Amino acid sequence: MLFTTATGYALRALAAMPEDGSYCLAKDLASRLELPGPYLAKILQGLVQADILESVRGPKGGFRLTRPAHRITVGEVVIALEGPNSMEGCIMGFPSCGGDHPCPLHDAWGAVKAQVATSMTEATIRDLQLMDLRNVKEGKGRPSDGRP
Amino acid sequence: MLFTTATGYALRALAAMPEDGSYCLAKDLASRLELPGPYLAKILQGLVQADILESVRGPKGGFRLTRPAHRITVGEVVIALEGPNSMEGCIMGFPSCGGDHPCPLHDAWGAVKAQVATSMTEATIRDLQLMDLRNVKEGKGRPSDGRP
DNA sequence: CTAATTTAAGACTTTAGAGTCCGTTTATAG
DNA sequence: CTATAAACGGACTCTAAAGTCTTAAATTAG
Repeated sequence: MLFTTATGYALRALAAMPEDGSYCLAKDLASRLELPGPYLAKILQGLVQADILESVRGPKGGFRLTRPAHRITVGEVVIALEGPNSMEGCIMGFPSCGGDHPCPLHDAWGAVKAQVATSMTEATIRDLQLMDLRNVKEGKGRPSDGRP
Repeated sequence: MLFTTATGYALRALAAMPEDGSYCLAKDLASRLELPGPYLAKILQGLVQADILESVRGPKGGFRLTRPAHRITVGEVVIALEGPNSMEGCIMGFPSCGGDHPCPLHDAWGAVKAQVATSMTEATIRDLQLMDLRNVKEGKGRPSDGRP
């Protein structure tokens, strides 16, 4: 994967948040997505500090998006968790690689980075929710939890 | 970087190998490239097992390419050190992401992977040597070691 | 007020990659 | 044959990411 597992977990959790703005629990997200609970909780707390989620403690508490899902981009989440420079540098690690001394993969990699960066700023959590829904409806995603 | 540091070191070392087929020492490569010596030596030993380098022990020994530099691709080195699946999987880590349930970055990432994969199988160690030479000639690369 | 529930915060453990160290083996030079 | 120079192999340490655990703080229900 291009991103860290924490970022992947965060995106999956955001995609699984309820669409109606109600609060949901870290514990529930973790069990639905089959992710390590305490670790996911810590990641969600980081998203609170990044102003992507807001939280309330205690019974009836939980996490929810600070904004409508279509106003939170994937890129914003990546930057919040990995910093703004996560895709910098030569793909092969050549320190001398640059505009005037490109390595053989420099142009291909540069195009790739630009493409991914653009896609990240255009894709929103809403898009992830829609994908997630598709999977659930067709029975390929998470199992329903069996409660009537 | 997309690859591990070991792969980056390997590519830089291969690019710095002498072009005339003479043996060169892990120690010398490490000092020229300013890389950790014992670690580079271990990586080079891995390349011997992958039939990319051959070695002889003892005085006058060292490492050299098993083939002309233009017959060793960057992709071959990457596969030798990271396995054949290093670029598989969803960029965001969505386990359900696939051809019929693409995540919002799936197509962009797929194009990227294809592009990089193609470039990797086309670029050879020879190409890296040429880039390296350019840098040295124009004085941007490694410093000469100062010994008279 | 008390008990229960949930996030918050931070210390702790685990794991894998990065990097070091040491003893062994193989070859060369004298 | 001996000393030296190198690769070889494995065990070891270091570091950061991944993941766990414990305690505190906030909120709700009774």
